[in-house]
Amino acid sequence: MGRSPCCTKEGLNKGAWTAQEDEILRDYIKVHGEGKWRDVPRRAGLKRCGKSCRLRWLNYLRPDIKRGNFSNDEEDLIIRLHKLLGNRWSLIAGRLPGRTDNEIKNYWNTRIAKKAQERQSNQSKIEKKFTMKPQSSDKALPESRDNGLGCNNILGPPAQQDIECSKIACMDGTCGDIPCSLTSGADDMVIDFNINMGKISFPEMVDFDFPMLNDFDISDLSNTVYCKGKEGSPILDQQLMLENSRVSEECVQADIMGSDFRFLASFLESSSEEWLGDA
DNA sequence: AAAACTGTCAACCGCTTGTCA
DNA sequence: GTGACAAGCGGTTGACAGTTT
Repeated sequence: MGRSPCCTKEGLNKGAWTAQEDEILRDYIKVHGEGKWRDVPRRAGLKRCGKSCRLRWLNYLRPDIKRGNFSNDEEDLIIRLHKLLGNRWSLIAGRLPGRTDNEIKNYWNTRIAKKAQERQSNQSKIEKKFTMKPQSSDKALPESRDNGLGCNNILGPPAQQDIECSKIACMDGTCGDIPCSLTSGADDMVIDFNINMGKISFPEMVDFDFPMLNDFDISDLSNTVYCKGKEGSPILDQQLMLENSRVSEECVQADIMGSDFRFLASFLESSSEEWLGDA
């Protein structure tokens, strides 16, 4: 026997809500509060499905809904959160006060996804231009660059001196290879890799297998990035990554560099045109 | 002026998850 | 442990407005 439908659809209104229906629902929730959505239509006298009432309230009638265009900051945040979380719109919406998951999803599908697609095709062109293998020290790499992602632009982790990987900080110019590993508690997998913070060769980074790293479900708190030689010392957990994932122009926070691979890949991608321009 | 096309967004649908008896 | 139910979620649809032909 299948599940009973959330409501009988016979005799119910569908489609756009009228101003009168909005008023009835708003008044009802003002008095009775949110919840028990199945009972709402009957008790409020609405010819709507409970599910529809819930959606109308959450996406449109709630008093704290922010209206109007997305600001550049909001768009930037959406892009970065989407890199981190994927299509988990409700999680993303939770980081944008006043915005609903539906609104963000629509905004992504109609605006940002297109931009991302354009950038993706640009990236393909760039990758064709370089054929270097990752982390091959004996090969003649195209000239490494020391700007952009280099020392002067990378900020160290603030007030995290107790974390071994604070050496990633290279404000003072003492940069070097940062050996790290990504472990997945769920799958018992380990991926080792190096990030050379001193001289980042763009072709090296382009060929680095970021998609492989991104196969990890980073929403799983058991996935953590560790520094080699310091077993059990996470650079950042997922929650901290979210809290610290910010970028200002060309300044990248070094603590992110060790953990947010999608962000890093994206940053490299966005810097690629500059690199090519100099070539 | 009208038809065709395109973009946007509210709403719907089906599935999953959480809770409780 | 199991089933029923409510709530939540993300993908998709369709109406409508604006633009192009």
